[in-house]
Amino acid sequence: MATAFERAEGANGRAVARVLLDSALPQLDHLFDYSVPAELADEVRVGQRVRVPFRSKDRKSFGYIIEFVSRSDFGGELAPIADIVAAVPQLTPDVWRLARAVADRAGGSAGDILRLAIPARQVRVEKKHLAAEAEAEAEAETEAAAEAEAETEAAAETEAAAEVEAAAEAEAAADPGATVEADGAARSADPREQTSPATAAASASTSEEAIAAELVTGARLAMTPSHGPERLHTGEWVGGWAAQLARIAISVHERERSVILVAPDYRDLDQLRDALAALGHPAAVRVDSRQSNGERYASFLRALDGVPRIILGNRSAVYAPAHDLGAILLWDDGDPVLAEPLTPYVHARDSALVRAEQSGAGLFFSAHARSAEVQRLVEIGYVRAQEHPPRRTRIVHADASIAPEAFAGRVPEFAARTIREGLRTGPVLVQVATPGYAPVAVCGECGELARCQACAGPIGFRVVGRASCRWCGEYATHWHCSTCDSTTLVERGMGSARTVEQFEQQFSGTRVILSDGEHPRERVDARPALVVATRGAEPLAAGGYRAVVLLDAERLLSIETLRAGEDCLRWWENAAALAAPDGICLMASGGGPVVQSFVYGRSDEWLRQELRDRQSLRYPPAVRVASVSGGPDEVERALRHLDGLRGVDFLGPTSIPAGGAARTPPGLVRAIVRFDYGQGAEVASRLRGALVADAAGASSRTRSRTPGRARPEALRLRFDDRGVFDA
DNA sequence: AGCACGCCGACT
DNA sequence: GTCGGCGTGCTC
Repeated sequence: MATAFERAEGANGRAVARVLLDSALPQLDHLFDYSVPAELADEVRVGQRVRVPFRSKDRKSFGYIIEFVSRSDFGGELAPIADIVAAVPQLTPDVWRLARAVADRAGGSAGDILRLAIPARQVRVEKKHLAAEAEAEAEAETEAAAEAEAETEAAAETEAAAEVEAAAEAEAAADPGATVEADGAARSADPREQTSPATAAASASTSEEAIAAELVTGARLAMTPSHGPERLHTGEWVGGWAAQLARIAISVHERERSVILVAPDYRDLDQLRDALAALGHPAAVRVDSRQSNGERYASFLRALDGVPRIILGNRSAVYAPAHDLGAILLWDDGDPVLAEPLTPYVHARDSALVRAEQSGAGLFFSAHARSAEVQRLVEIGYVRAQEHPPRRTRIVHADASIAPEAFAGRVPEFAARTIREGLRTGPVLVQVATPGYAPVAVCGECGELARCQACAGPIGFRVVGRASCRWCGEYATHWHCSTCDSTTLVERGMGSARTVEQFEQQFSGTRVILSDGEHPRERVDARPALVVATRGAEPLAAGGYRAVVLLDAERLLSIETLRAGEDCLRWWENAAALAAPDGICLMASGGGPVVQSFVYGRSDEWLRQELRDRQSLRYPPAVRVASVSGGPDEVERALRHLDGLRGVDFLGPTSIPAGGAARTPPGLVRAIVRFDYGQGAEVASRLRGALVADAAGASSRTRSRTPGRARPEALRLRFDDRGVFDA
């Protein structure tokens, strides 16, 4: 097997290297030409990290070699590459092409994407990896030689093997940490090891093999996995979705193709890891934010080997240097954690779409609740949705307002009966809206959510008995309801900690387990217990929950975001999926179209209607959006760049309130640009042009006013931010 | 970001 | 004539 260095393209006599510099400056986001000095001519490779002179002769900047050309279009004299930082070419042509396209689409710099794609180099880790690679190669050669000369002296073989072993031992003695690392890398570097007998035996069901077969031809599919957990042959329990994705991933991998498997958080990743391991795939490469930098770089180097791999990770795994990518599998793409919080804020779903398109790899969206974005892709025929609905937990609805019953404690009596019934044989899950004790205020007369008079934020009871705004802190001393004019505030719903206390009274003698964002619990056993969890933090129960009770529906739905309905469906479906096959899911309150669609399993119809509504209102994802913010002059200049474009309109500019969590300085404005998908490239490139012009013209203006500090009125772009319409 | 270049007003 | 202010634009 050739090393990454050997596979990467060299200069081959071409005198000019084109380099992408590390820089946050938008005006530097293009390739710069450098000459290749004679002493480096044999060493340089496409994708290598290099140091080059920049700005002045003795100032150096870092960058990546993107390509070699025979001559430059640059008018001036080329400076020579100063050093090669690492011989290993870290940037593969695939990943470069992806970073460029993704950045262009989002009005950002390719360098910003590369920061997500390539972990910081660690020399120690790299040395270990290269040593292991060399050792594996030597071993392979030894074996090959031994096979070829099987007829001749048998003793020679033994001797050669002993030599290799002795060398390995000497090395391990020199660096104790190397043994584990080298062993792991060497094993997984050998493709024959990847298809272990266990893999074949426990391999995919025929439908999953059929999915894999389609994916490697570039199919794009959206599927809803069956509800319920699945027992692995190791005895461990994982969500059925995780077992299914693992089988598909393995089946793609058996076709000698790489797979990228992306999940929102580490709890999901752990389930996928367990499922892969149980199916004979412990060697999957994992990249996630919980790893140390060394671990991330080690994983990165393994992905870089010229061998098909299963790469498992969170959102940045979509940028992994996969060899011969066969499919990208995305779990629960509606989870907001898949949206990258760093500029240019690209959602993993979008990067995956671009990557699949560029590479011809398959794309697989799996989720218990489909996102509006995937729904759109299905409706335009870009993604094919599964036809047959899978097995779903039995769901019943007990709306307290339809059949009012006395609240004995935290839950209506009907729900309490369901809980007691379930507790006789196993664990019961209760999903609540918020952690801690924080209840929210509603009007005592009409039940409408109370809003702050100052900023329209929700009113809570952070200080016991004193209602104040959750956003601005203003006390609600002179509050009156905007709907019915009443002045009485009452608490509605309550957090998980408070619920636990109440349950301990209401169901005395029962084990009560709390799992919330701060103290998440991954798993609970099959013994009876009342598990109280905030949405998204529900533990997996061995064998599944006897009952899943969903509280606080009206409170979750009263979250005023564009995607409240979608989010609720996702939270509820994911919780319902944790029930045992013969368990039950109880929607304990609430009403209206979202609750109805969930209870009757018609969320696809609701989603279709939702998307139609957004189409007529020009809301995402029916159209794309970009927010343009900065000083009033800067924003106005930027919007002028969009003059004359069809299918583009904008809201605002409106002033951004100063202060807040982001400590926004006063005087800034924001406009929201809406545009059809077909105009995306043009809008992005024009707004990017405005950004470059602003940054270029700015340096002088800045210096004269506030030297050194970042210019607050600088133009800022953010594409496809679903939060822009939320309060 | 920093640094060079250049165009216009004040100087030996 | 020439020095140097700072606004403008480039950085291979």
